[in-house]
Amino acid sequence: MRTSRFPLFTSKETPADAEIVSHRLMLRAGLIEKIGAGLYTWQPLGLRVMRRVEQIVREEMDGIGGLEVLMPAVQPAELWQQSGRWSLYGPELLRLQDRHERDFCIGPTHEEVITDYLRRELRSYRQLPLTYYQIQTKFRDEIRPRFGVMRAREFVMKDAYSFHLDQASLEATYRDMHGAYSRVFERLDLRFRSVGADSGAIGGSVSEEFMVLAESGEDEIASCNACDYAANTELAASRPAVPSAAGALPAEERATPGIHSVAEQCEALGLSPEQVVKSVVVMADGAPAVLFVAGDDELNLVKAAHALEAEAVRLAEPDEALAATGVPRGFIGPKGLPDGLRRVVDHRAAGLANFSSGAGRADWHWINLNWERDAPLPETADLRTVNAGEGCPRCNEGQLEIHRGIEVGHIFQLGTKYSESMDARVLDEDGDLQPLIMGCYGIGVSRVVAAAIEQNHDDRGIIWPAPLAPFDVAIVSIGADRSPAVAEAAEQLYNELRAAGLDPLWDDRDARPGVKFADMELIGIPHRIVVGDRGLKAGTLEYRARTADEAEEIPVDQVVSVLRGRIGSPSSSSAG
RNA sequence: CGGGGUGUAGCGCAGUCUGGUAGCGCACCUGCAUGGGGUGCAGGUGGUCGGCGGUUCGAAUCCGUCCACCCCGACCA
Repeated sequence: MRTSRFPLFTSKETPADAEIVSHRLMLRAGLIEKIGAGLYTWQPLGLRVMRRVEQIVREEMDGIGGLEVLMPAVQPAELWQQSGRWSLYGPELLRLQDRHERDFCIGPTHEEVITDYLRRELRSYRQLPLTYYQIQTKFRDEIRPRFGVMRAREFVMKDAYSFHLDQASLEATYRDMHGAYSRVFERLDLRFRSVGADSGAIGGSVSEEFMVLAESGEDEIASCNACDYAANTELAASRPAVPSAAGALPAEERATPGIHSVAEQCEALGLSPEQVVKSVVVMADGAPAVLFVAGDDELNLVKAAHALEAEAVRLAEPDEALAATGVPRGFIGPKGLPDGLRRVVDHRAAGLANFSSGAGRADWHWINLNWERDAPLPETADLRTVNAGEGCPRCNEGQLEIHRGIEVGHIFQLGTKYSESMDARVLDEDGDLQPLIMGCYGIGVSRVVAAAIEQNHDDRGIIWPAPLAPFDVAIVSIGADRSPAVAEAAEQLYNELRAAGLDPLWDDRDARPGVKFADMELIGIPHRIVVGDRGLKAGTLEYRARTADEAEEIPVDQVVSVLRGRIGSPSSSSAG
């Protein structure tokens, strides 16, 4: 391709509302163009990159026997009503009506459609197992789209679904899928980890996320520095703390007018936060519950949802908390709560002795409380978010490290959630009707492009890992309009590179050299050949890798073979 | 949804407080020079000042309303 026929639409200006580097660079390099909140046009340059991601994903899906399909973006409400998600899915689900006032949604995911497909078409258990996948545009009406295509409303996703007669078959495909995902991200040259994850709104039990490691990531992952334990901090556990062995002291009630926060409580009573049990009122599927965690711990709402066996848990509003407990916020504690109010205590908070907490009436706190002696110990559960440096829950040797990551893939063992609610069943070999056992597996294709930039850039722009690059090599001709020798040499190189099976971008614009260099670096082409009079006189062309500090002179007749070697070799493709 | 902020040329912004009919940089076009790291000089093109309504002799500016976009929202439990 020649830049004279492939406008780059790059920009020197840094867009005002782009907060993270991938967003800025995608706009500046002319990969995407915003047309509304969370809505982007993929320009030709950006689409080339996304297509390369898609191709690798497609090859790996095909490689484990996946069958590509394409399902409709617009889905009838009826299917979602059958699965129960029409009412469970919140405002993220974009709903609309057609001219007949029938309800539809724009698919944020396709479990319902694929399950409907299989229940219609599947004839016999002998056809199982089956895996289908598609690469398609999804829509989720995010509360706050941000970070460009990283959290867009409309985005491209590869979603796959597998169907099985038994759990063992599901687990085999799940392992295959884990392998395929690992190969995808390895081939993309990304640093990533797979981590244990919460299943969230999709449902099911076992799930793992694939996280591209990046400081700008919206997720936190905890991983062990000694073994291979890794999990999203939404559900990561740590080695239990040793319960306090301190002898019980006499409980005392202290006046604490106007004291609300743990910090204020500690200062007023001369305590440190780990001597405090804080009491959090939450609403679990609309029903109040009180949760107790140590003063220096953070309540983890995902864990709370598991402990309370609720679909959704949120913090109670002040009026809800007051209505549920009869106690003003800040003074709630294990004593003085209404009977029948659900309560759960975190393991660590349950192990505290002589702790302080709200007195259950305004302006008073207790100190030296002990479970059982002063208040019955509620059911215990893991409710806290782990911190860096805590012991690994698996190996008893390592310590947890906390990293940030960008979720680019998520695989789930769904089980029968959709097949049972949607009545997708098949006769087994004994003639018994069995619900299909399902798995589902997603890759955020458009997000991968942004994640790759987060990991591979410098102050000049993008540095594409070779497998993602929109072009393999940039040819920069200098002064071609004044030097027939340059024009001829550039044209010849361009043709030879194409004949060699490479995809070159020839910057044949009549522009200053600096402009061309800056653009080629901004858009991140991994290799660059400069064709100029200076080198031609010496019979050489200048070669420079995007990651290299220095250029090197290569004899004209060796350039093609040198490039073929470097573009093909792993060492030249691992950028940054 | 709550709080805050911003809408002025393709992009980034000033002008708004104190009303008088719109400006700067980049980009773009033309000419000349330059020609291996975003070049220089000169001359140009381009704006319903987010929409609607109001106040006023006069509104980008004041008032009302609507819209769009951006940022922040448990850890007072």
